[in-house]
Amino acid sequence: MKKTVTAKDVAKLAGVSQSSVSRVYFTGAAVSEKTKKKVLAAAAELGYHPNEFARSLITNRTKIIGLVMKGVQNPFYPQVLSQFTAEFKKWGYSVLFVHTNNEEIQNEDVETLLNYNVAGVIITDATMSLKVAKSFKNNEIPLVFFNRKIHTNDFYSVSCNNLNASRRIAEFLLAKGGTSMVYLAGNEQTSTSREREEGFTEILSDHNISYKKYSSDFTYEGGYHTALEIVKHQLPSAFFVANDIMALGVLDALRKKGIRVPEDTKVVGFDNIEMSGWPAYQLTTWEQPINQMVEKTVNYLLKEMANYTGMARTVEVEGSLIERKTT
Amino acid sequence: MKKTVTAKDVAKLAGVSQSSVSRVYFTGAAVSEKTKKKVLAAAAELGYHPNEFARSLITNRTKIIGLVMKGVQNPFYPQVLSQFTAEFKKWGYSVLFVHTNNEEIQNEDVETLLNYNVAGVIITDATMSLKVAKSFKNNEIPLVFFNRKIHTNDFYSVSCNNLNASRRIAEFLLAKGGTSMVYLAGNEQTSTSREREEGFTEILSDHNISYKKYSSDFTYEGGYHTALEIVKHQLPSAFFVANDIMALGVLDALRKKGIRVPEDTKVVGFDNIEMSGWPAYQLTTWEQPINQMVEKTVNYLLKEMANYTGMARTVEVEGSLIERKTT
DNA sequence: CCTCCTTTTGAATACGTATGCATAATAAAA
DNA sequence: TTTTATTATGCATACGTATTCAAAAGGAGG
Repeated sequence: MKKTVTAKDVAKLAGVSQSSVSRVYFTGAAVSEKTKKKVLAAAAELGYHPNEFARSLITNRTKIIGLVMKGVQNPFYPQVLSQFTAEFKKWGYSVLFVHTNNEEIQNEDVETLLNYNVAGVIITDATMSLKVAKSFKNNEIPLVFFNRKIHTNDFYSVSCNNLNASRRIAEFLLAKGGTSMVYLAGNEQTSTSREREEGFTEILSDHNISYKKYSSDFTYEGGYHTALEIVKHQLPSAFFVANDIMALGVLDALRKKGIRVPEDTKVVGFDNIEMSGWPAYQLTTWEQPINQMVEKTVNYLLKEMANYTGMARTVEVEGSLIERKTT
Repeated sequence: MKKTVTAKDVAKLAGVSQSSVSRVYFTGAAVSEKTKKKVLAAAAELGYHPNEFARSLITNRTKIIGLVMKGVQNPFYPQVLSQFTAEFKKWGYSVLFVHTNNEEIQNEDVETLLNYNVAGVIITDATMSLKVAKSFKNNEIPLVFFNRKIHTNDFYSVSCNNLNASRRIAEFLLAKGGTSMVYLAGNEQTSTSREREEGFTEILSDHNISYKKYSSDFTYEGGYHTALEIVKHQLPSAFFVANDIMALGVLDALRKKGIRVPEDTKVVGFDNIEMSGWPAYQLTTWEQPINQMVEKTVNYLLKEMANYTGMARTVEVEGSLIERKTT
């Protein structure tokens, strides 16, 4: 019943060999204009499509990028997803989307990526055990940690310069005055959250500013409820919140409590997601230059996919402070 | 340099035939416990993973679902994406993510889906020419339009009962009183927007309520700016906005103009995205039961992938009104 | 027309796996 | 033990394509 049209069928109809059909679809192969025309006509008539699986089998390489993502609720990541997809499309690569609920990618998903022999892997919003990461290295599959780092230096990672950014945020808040500050962490296991804390506290302790840390989970709900808890005890002169979506929760909590921003306290987020610019929030935040981050990631992967070296590096892009109405 | 470990390698190390190795990884095949153990041990030692491409080549079926999506900015869709991914994972299927910028899926992307011989396709937030849709039918690839319909009845589509929902919204707003209403359309080309308009106006005209339609594009920005335009001329007693993300824009525009909601006018959205429940908005809206919609889609696809019939149907789920503070 | 060089083509093979078939091993029955 | 039924295994082949190699076709120059 299933009538899969193969190159052989096209060859027969076009009166050429299967090899010639193959050459028509393989960019860079030598075919005369005449046979090309014949083949394409026959292919169109039969509705032929070269089978990517057979191709990959013989070339031993695929055109699939595995993209691992967790926090689809944070608008930052869908944006990352669509940019990667668009960028890779230009190079003929498709994206296999892997969604993980846990912070660490599951074995099941790792199996999938290896079974599909993906050409490259991007881990955005999750982590990966060292053992698993090495299994990709063994298979010479290039791997990038996007917006996360891993404990060793053996892997390529691309992220914002969180340390520098959080230092500048601290300095910015100091200049606005105030004596007590709060850092609202995301998931404390993540490098992202820890680095942002580190830069922030470094500057504060230089200036003897009282500072307290609270922990949450990078979600709106988390930001909202933690902020309610915080203001029960004290109202700091400013909040630095580990990402925007939490910061929006903080703003809503403050509003609910009748606390005015920026008069009574100030709030700074991180990411510059679209919503932080909405009139209802007008959040001061740090812009992560997604374009640059995506570009660096794609360039590295393309290079490694063409010629695997396993080169490791920690790439950081700078970004900039977006000053709005919450400071 | 690339050392791809094959079933043959494992067979040699384990002292069995390649067939036996294959049978270990093929669920349902008969292998003795003894050889299974030997094979798994050898596989672990060598780091073997069955090549999904070779598998697909011989079985003539893949475990890949093509998911086509456009509006990644609307939080409704990332949620849909992650639910589909999670659900299909349970059945061993992976998701190939296809992002399109245009309302209609591009030929390039169609080629990709056909080249990968995907087991099934879901079109969420985009459309597809009849010709292209038929080419999937020719290849016996089941296809679902999710939250969109197509002009003919030859395809399976799953969506919310927009007609009924918008009728009930109209009735709800009528009951709240008011004499003039506005429908703020999304992209007017979409069945979604048109149906929501149809049900809404049907009830209004039954009650001789003055009504005006404005058009936008399903985005926050669109909702914001269109609302500013609207209130320049008149302030309707209520807005029915074709989706939540636009409705949030409308609310922010009204707030900017100092128009109180629900006192001066009322606003109803559609989707019940997470943000519509946030304190800053508290938007009354229609909940689309994503769970049900995903479930119906997955069930249909699984059935068709096991045994293709090409059955067409238009499935609609009901959903319910979520009453919050904007009405 | 012939020679020499370049380009195009076809035949054959390989990629890594699943599967029909025949055979070997095991278990059950007698 | 022998016979029969059942299960497990290996051999060989096929899936649809890219690619090597040799042969054919085409072009340039005389």
